[in-house]
Amino acid sequence: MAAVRRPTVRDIARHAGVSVATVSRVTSDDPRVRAETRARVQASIDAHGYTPSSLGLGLARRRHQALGVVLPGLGGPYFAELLRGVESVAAAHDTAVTVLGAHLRPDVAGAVERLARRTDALVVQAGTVDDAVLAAVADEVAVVVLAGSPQHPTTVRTDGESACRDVTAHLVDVHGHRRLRFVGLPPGAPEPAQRHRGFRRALSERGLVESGPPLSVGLEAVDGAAAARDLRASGDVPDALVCANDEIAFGLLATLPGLGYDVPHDVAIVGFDDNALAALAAPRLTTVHQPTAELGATAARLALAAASGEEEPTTDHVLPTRTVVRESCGCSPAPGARR
Amino acid sequence: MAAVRRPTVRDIARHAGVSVATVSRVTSDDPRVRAETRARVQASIDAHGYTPSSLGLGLARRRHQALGVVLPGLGGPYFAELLRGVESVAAAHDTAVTVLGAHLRPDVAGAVERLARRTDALVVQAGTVDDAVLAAVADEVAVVVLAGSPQHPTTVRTDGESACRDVTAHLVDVHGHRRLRFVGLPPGAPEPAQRHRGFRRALSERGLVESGPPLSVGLEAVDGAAAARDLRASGDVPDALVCANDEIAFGLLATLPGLGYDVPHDVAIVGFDDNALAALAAPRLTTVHQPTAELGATAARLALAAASGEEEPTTDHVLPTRTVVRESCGCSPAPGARR
DNA sequence: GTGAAAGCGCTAACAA
DNA sequence: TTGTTAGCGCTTTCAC
Repeated sequence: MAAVRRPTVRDIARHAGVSVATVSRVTSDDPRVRAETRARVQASIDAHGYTPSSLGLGLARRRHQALGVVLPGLGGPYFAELLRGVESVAAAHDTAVTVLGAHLRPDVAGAVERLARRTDALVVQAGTVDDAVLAAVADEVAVVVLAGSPQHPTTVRTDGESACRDVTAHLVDVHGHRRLRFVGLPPGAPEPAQRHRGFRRALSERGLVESGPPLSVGLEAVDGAAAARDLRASGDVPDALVCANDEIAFGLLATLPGLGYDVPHDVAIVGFDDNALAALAAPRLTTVHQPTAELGATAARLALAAASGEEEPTTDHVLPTRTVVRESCGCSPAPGARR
Repeated sequence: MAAVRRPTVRDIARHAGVSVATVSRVTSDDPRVRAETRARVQASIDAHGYTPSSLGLGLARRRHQALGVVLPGLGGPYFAELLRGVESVAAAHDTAVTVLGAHLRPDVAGAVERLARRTDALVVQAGTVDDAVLAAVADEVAVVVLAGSPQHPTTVRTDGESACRDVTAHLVDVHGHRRLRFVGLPPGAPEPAQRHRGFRRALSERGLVESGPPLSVGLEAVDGAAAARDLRASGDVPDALVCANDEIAFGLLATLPGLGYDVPHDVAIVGFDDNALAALAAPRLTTVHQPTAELGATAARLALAAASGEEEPTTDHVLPTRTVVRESCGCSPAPGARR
């Protein structure tokens, strides 16, 4: 802990025999300083190990040099990957990343408001915070909503509905499944809802309806495992299960065989996200690839741009997805696929 | 983005007909304000939607109200869980959490130094930052090292060596395995190294040696998958594999069957961490349970305490672990274990 | 090219 | 109980 007081501009100024203004010019790379003076100042800076206080600097410049990220939880491969994307662009902008796990907080609204007050921009996962709070906060900081809907000003997302429509279509058209169910639909989360819509659209386009309500409300592997048990208990296992994300699919994949159901023979399974484990599962998971880190990076980029006044018009950025066919849907291993 | 200037103490003071000091007293819950005055000030505060600037406040109080967390990457269940622990404590202290993914950064040392300058305390995963940097930074902020070794002042960890010694012993003593290998030993990471030591200790105590060098250097599921392929290629699959963490074990679990090796019949596998998927894998993973969130929470608690001057003596906090026997080691399902 | 001085928004002695 | 007044550490006009 700090025993010695950190040197300030004034210390350096005195030591170098210049004014604080000059020191400030040196630390902020202002060109109008004579090379000789600059060298002398720099020497003092080095000698004292001086670095500007972020608080003083922030106050004077009215800038926090920080980006806030609000996610439901901090767990799971999806959000980790998202955060990675955010971090990479933040690092490039010399900006700190401050995180907030919304689902861990008793008072999300308050926490977000406080976060807004110590950052220049916010990247918020849709469904974690009331839109009213978001709106209130939006005139203090730039806000970019991940997976947001049209009512949000700036959004970054993928088209989960079409993507999920496509994998579902694969299940019906290629494998001839007729009895399909959706797994994972937590209330208030827009992305699973979107995917569920795509699922139903694919079915109705083919004259089918979902053969039962969505199973399970969570988005984690344990929820998939629970869904598997419920299914067995109900005695009614459908032809195929379309999951809101890969983790749920892993839970199913890990549990169904022990319950006596072979995947994909007895029941086909598809996921969503294409996380690192998808290609490792047994059978390998057919899923929708999302550019997860890209989503985070794009959001961060937009947020930071908006924060530095590049007041761009309201925009909706849709990143591309792609169906990745492996074996959990019933397809045979592609020739050359490593196992 | 901010169109209107945010109100300041002075605005509120003027509007409420009091001095800035009184406003400050109200916002910081100072008791020496008459109830009546307080009410009037509070009314102005509410009317203007005033909230103290964190920058001004921080500068005056010389406190950031922020905690920095340095982890290798932000990915994976382990670090997510750790972060969850940190967040919960930080939230209780009304403190923001600023994260840094060390392995994503080209200039870790610089990044950590900058982070130190905008936080009151740092929780650092051992092996992510040079000890020299840590030492340099330690007289600016409180530093707590996760999984650190004795040369660090304050550390929070589990006894990975003993824990790994114990699971390894189980494999040898209960299942009679003699040819065992360790998987996952990235250079510079102290925890896997510790576990590897425990592994070797268990063996040597029983007159055995590891039947080959540690496999794979990564700590992720893909690394386990790669290790499985290497093993097959070498044609020499041992009796049992002891993994540095659960993720590696999942990679093995997912890949070995496809290669023609049954787990645990042909090869036993044990992991480390006991993450959420461990009880879901097929077969369920025998592993060492770590109180991961607790580790983060404890570290955060210590860091914050140190930051608020409770200059406690150098301490080494060791949290308990426990071997969780499931079926991947070859044991039969415990009666009553849900599958 | 350099310096003096006025803030940025807040807290904390000290006085009253 | 309340107000006055220095700062906290930095940037940034505006003179020189």
